Amino acid sequence: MTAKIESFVMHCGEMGSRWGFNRTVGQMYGLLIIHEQSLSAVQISEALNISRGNVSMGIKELQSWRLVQVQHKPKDRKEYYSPAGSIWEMATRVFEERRKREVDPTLSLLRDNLLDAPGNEQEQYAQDKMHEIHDLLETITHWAAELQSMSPDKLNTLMKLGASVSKVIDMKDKFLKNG
Amino acid sequence: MTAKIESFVMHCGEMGSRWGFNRTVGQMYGLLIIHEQSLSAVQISEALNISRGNVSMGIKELQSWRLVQVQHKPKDRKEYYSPAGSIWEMATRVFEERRKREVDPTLSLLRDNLLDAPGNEQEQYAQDKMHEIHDLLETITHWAAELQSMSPDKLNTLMKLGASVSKVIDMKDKFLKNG
DNA sequence: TTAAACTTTCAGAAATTACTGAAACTTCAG
DNA sequence: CTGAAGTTTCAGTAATTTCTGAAAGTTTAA
Repeated sequence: MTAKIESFVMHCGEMGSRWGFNRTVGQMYGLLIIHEQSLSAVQISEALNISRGNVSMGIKELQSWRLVQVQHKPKDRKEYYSPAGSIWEMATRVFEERRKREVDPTLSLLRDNLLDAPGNEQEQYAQDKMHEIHDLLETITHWAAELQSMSPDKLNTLMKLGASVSKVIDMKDKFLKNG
Repeated sequence: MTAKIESFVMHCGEMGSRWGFNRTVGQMYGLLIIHEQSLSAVQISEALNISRGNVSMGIKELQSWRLVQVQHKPKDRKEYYSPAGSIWEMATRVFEERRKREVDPTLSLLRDNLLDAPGNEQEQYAQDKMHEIHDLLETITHWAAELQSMSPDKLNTLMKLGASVSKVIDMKDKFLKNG
């Protein structure tokens, strides 16, 4: 590993826990991304100086995020790993998985709590707040899904046109009035 | 604390680490959000059964996220805490702080690495990937900023009109052609 | 000044999370 | 079958993170 590549891989490790996994899982994913060829478990464990067992667990974790692919080479019984999908797909998958882990459980709890009537004033206030949070999370979730369904090209084009979302919406208003 | 309120507070605790802080900080914030009156440090420590010192550290953490406010009551030397801003502001602050912690350091590392020329083919491939990631993160960052600058009302109205982002963009195209 | 009422800090303990390495398991060619 | 070449599991250990509580620090009223 050259210094530049190593700095990237190590950075992925440090950021790992902030992105939702742990250090070695972050390193593993970083390594798979910047390495052109797919890698075997032993190669990964040697490159990162971690145990074979840890690699196995890490791969499992990355698979649960739908971020790695397994490949087989002819005449070779080993499994080779590479990132699943494009960079854009990787981003949408991380988003989606994080939504599942960070938002969905909360939405479900809020829905449950909103079902039965508040018992007193304190609970009324609490429910009002929960309602606000619930509605906001739903809105954000929907918007995220919309953006994810667009190609990065479309997003980029739009950005480069200098069209902020607000401007587009204003245009829409204009269009609806004029047309 | 009624059962309903407690379930919310405990949930915030469980989710805390997924949202970027730890259990007690999550509980503290949950408590402040659903509690109408602002609370003193001692009240928080009693409500959550945690030490006074831990409350102090937790408040500091929440302040670093710009999520709590300090108040003073007349004839009372204690500090009283309450959530800073509306639910929408709370969401944008969490987003923004997470961006600072989760994305900005990576963007900066990528920029640094992209400055000098690749030394060999392997590094060329790595740099191409880094470039892709860099551009994507920038696009996402910009979009997030755009959405954050909108009021939740505006977002909601748009959602309820059934206008998906794609549709809006199509409208924009139409508008540009027709008008 | 003083001291009461409060807040912050931080060393060490407790709790949690991650990692290792050896054993168990799986697969497949011969 | 057998055993070689691989993968997975998991108990125990290591590392990290969080929490406590006592001591130090701050503020203010008198």
